[in-house]
Amino acid sequence: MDESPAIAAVCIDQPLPQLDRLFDYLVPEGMDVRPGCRVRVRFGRRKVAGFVIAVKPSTDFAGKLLWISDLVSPQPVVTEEIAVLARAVADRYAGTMSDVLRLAVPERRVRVEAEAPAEVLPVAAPSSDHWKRYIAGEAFLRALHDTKSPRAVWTAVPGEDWPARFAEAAAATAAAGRGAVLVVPDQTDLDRLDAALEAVLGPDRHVVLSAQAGPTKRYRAFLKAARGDVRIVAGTRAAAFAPVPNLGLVAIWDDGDGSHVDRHAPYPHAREVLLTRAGLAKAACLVGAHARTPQAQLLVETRWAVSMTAPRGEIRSATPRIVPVGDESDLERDPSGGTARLPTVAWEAARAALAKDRPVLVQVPRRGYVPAVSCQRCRTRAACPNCSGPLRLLGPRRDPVCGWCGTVARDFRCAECGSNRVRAVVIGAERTVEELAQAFPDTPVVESTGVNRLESAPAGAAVVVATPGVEPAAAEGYGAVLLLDTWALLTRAELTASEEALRRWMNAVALARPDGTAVVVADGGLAVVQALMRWDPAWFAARELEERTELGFPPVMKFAALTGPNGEPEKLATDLPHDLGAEPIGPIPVDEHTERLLLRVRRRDGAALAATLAKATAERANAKADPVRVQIDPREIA
DNA sequence: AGCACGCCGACT
DNA sequence: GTCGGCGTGCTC
Repeated sequence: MDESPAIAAVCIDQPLPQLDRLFDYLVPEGMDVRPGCRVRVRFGRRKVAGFVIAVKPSTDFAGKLLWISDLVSPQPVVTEEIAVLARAVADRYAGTMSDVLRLAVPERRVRVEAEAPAEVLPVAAPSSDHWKRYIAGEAFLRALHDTKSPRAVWTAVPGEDWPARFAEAAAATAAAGRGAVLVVPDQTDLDRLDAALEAVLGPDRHVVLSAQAGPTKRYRAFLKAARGDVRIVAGTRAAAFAPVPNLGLVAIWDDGDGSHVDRHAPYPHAREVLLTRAGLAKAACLVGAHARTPQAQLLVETRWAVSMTAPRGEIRSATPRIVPVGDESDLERDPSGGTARLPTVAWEAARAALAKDRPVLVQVPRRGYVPAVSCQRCRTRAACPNCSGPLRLLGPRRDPVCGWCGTVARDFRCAECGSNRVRAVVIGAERTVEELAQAFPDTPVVESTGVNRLESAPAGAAVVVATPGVEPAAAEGYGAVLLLDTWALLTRAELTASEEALRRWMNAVALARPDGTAVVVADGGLAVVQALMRWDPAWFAARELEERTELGFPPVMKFAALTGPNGEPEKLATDLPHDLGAEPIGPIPVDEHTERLLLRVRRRDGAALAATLAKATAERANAKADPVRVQIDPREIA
């Protein structure tokens, strides 16, 4: 009889790049160590936590193995699929597997593990009727049900009940015995998706995975997925790693939303995690949104996925009338149209909707009262006399207040011309509410911004002033949607300014009734406004992608940002192998001691760049060199 | 990260 | 003779 103990390959919970590999340990006789479970092991002098990634009969390690110190729990929490995924995501982002697993596996809650597993409930095949509006939509659902793995970039028409469509896709997948992972940007979208899943699947067929619910509920949902008690997981970005057995479908809604980027190292984007996962697990993939990102468009153009859109006629009948209005002189407009805040066309659209007892949505880019002011006379930005921060107004006839240090600038003097008067640069949601309340005295005017987000629009005639991303849905749709101060979105310096503007506008206009009106206060000659008017985000994304390709920007070119003490990022860059062809851009100073250098390579060299940077980082850490932080797909250029 | 090993200057 | 500087390398 063979008495030799089993060997466990353990991923140590340590973020150090030079320790980003598996370490073998002996499994003590009788210890119930399974792949994916949590253990504690001696590592160097200390005892550390780790995940057992594999259990095997032998080791390649020539030295003397230590025994696993403790089995934390026999409950497997890292499935083989997730282990492979975590490794792939770490490699893609030049990060460590343990960092990725920290995102993927929620904190343990002992009592939750003791709960009895539930019975897996069957899921009936859903109706695919609503998918018929889209070219190849029904075929997509049928393919899911036939356990094939179709991949689609889906452009939803305005008013589309996308949570229901996601639920149907998940149901078609689960009815065929496979699992689905659905990722949405935020809790509000998740609540909607949760309700749609409940309606389509029936109770207890899915779980919701988000940090919002708190660690106990989160771990319970996670374990239900890991144990196969449910086949369908819906959640926010970290749910992209949900351990669903026999994965058949991954789906992401509105992949352009910045919330999909994790804020912990190595900062993976949920879309990239899911695409990687779909590739590894040979699962189907659905990238859905009203708008379309250049990254999604690239999936279409490389034929990795098909473009799933509605026919023109279907789009026309679902889309409100969209009218552009040139933004001539926003703050000095003739107020005879009702309000200085609204151009006449916008005001009339609002009035017509209210007359029909329908709500009106007004999107403004900034919250607050007057979030930025400048000198009345010379228009120089008004800066805090104390810290040079931006001054803002918190209410009518109030002194300017600094947005950074809170200093009240009671005796404001322009640094350039000495004038003591200020004028608004941007008008915030709060002041917009104030002005519209005067313009529509018999109508409730409410605000939905940031933390004070409104769950749903009031029924009947009402004006809702909202900032992008927190527009409440209206039961029957808005009679009018007004997009104000669009210049504030369009003049941002970010590479993604137009794309982001279109995404925000489309998400707002999608809340309008098909017989309603949307007014965009912007130059109708701009491509981004044209894309909105024609409801053709694919056209705009293709254009955007082409432009970025010409300029050598992402996603066709791959970027990494190196941040570290002056000189070090450059040193690291020059030490890279020349055949990688990494082109340095910069460096630019971050502060007195720190600089940031961008590296650019061809897309197909992205993996090699990440691998090389990970190796270089590990070597530097070993040599105790000053740390240089590496970030793949940095936000400032993504 | 910690912590060992290791090879050269000034101290009990 | 030896205490200790921190360079180099390893951690199953």
